[in-house]
Amino acid sequence: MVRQGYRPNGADPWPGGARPSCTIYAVISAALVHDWFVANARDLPWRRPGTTPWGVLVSEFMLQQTPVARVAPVWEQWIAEWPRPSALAATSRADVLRAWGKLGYPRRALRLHEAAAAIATRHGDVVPSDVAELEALPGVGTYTARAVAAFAYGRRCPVVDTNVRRVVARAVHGAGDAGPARVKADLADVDALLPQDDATAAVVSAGLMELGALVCTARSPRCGVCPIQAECAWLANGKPEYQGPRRPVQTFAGTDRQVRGRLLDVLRAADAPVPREALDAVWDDAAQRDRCLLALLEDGLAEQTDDGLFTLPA
DNA sequence: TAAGCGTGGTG
DNA sequence: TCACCAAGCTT
Repeated sequence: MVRQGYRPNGADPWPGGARPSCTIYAVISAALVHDWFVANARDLPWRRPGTTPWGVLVSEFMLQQTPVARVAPVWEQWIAEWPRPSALAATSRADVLRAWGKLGYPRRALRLHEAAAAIATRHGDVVPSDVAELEALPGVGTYTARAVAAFAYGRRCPVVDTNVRRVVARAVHGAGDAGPARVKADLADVDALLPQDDATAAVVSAGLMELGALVCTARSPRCGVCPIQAECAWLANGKPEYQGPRRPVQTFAGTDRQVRGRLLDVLRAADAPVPREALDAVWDDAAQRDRCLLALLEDGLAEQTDDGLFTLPA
């Protein structure tokens, strides 16, 4: 049941004249998403019964821009070794960075380490359930705070990640994909979809993400198996292609990110501080290499010993 | 607000 | 093959 001309919240989803030609908007049924999720949810480690809020928080940190398949084994190790925030907080940054391994964006590991310390000292070793308190933790932003409130504590709150933005852009707004993030409007869009009951709303939040991850995917959506295909405004509009601005794809080869990754790889693998020559070997451009090493030191991802060797931070 | 931050799988 | 993509956050 697709309604023409309906706009949730009265908000213009395409500010700045990027409006596509479609005119159909839709209301989608939370109950369909809920039931689909109950029947089709993946059996992910952090969804198992007995997972603590700390386990959920750790999973959310690791999942920030890193695929599920690479996170799963590392998450298992972390939870076995550090079952509480205080346990992680008592660990050296070097060990934390080694355990993070090659998940990428290692600054996340340092922020999780800092967040663990804050939870241990300021929250009695219990992950907060309040969104504002969660957002006050290092490395916890709009998405992660709400994900923890919903998935760890069963709260009714909108959880908006890249999957949900895509699902809403298509099913509700009839567009091919989501434009640039509009945090408040995105949260309001999803809030309008959620049922009132906390526990049910939390399942719907998980369901919207799962739908985006498994069915309403970026490249080739599987509309034929979608539980809300009959309500989808994008389908009703004839699946128009996305018209708005694309975020440019991040290059990697030759960038500082690649150099930092190589330098850090050396430090992670070494069981003792290494001389500068060991780092020089991984990149030819000396100026870029030095700039990146300095940046790693400033970011707290590396340290220099008194005798001039380099190592992961204590 | 836009750019920077790792890594590896894939269509 | 190689762009594109993957449960974002910070400055």
